[in-house]
Amino acid sequence: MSTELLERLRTRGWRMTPQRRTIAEVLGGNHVHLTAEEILDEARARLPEVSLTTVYNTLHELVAMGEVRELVGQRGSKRYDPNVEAHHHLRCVCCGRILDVRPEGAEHLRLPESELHGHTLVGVDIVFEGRCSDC
Amino acid sequence: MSTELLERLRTRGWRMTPQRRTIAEVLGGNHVHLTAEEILDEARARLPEVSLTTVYNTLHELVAMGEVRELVGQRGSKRYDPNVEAHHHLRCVCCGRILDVRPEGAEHLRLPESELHGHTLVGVDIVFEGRCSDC
DNA sequence: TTCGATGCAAAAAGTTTGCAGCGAA
DNA sequence: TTCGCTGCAAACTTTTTGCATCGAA
Repeated sequence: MSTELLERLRTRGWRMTPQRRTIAEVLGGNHVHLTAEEILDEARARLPEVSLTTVYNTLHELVAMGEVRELVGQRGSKRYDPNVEAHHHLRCVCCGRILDVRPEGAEHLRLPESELHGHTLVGVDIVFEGRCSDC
Repeated sequence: MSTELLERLRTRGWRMTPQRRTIAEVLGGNHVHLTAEEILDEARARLPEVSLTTVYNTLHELVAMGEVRELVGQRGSKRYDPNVEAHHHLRCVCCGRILDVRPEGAEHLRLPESELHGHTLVGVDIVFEGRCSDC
């Protein structure tokens, strides 16, 4: 089991406010893929004085820190996934629904130095594309 | 080299119109990740009577057919990538820019039957997450 | 001839921005 | 005390929808 999101953020010296803590708690306690709007709802249930702006600000920071993944959701909206380690995704090319999956052979995957183009690697997300039984 | 996009579409019995053919040609002739707007521009340069609506309609169909990949772009916009030969992506978690990369070990990757959840596999997109030198 | 594709205009959805005030460190 | 976080409202970008018409098969 990985360390709690909130704990990792404290360790990193991330500036803490009631809003940011609440948002991190919502993310950390959820293994589903939430939209910004859903995160706002959840967060407000615990702390009414949270705004959508702050949710977006916070998400952008967490994504840039590599603590949260940004996924293409069903429609235009993005979904956010805190469970960064050891799981990947299966997405229906038709309806866009996303499931978590655990592929085999992922440990052999690597990106050669020559393919890095000056980037610092933060993680990997393997996205299987399929068609669900409803589509 | 894989078969041309347009050719594959004909084989599949995809209904052909001047607009759809042009859009497919733009996609097929481009190994970059285009936004809907960019596709519209390119298509209009060849055939003025193409609308954004048709670009979206067509893209949605091609994605649902598994012929084109849908990627999260820099901002809210999505980018479209003709599903050519095995290549994958490296995305900056900070600015969202996407590069094509060729990872090693991808051939060992598989999704066990038990993880399919009734889906029919269409493809895989391996998305490496990193931070580019500008960020 | 028929049913699906097309384009327009309008609306919706989702995200970003500017700015003044507030509060964590 | 300071610098960064916050929230509101407005702007903006991107995508979707309704509907009448058109044309590929």
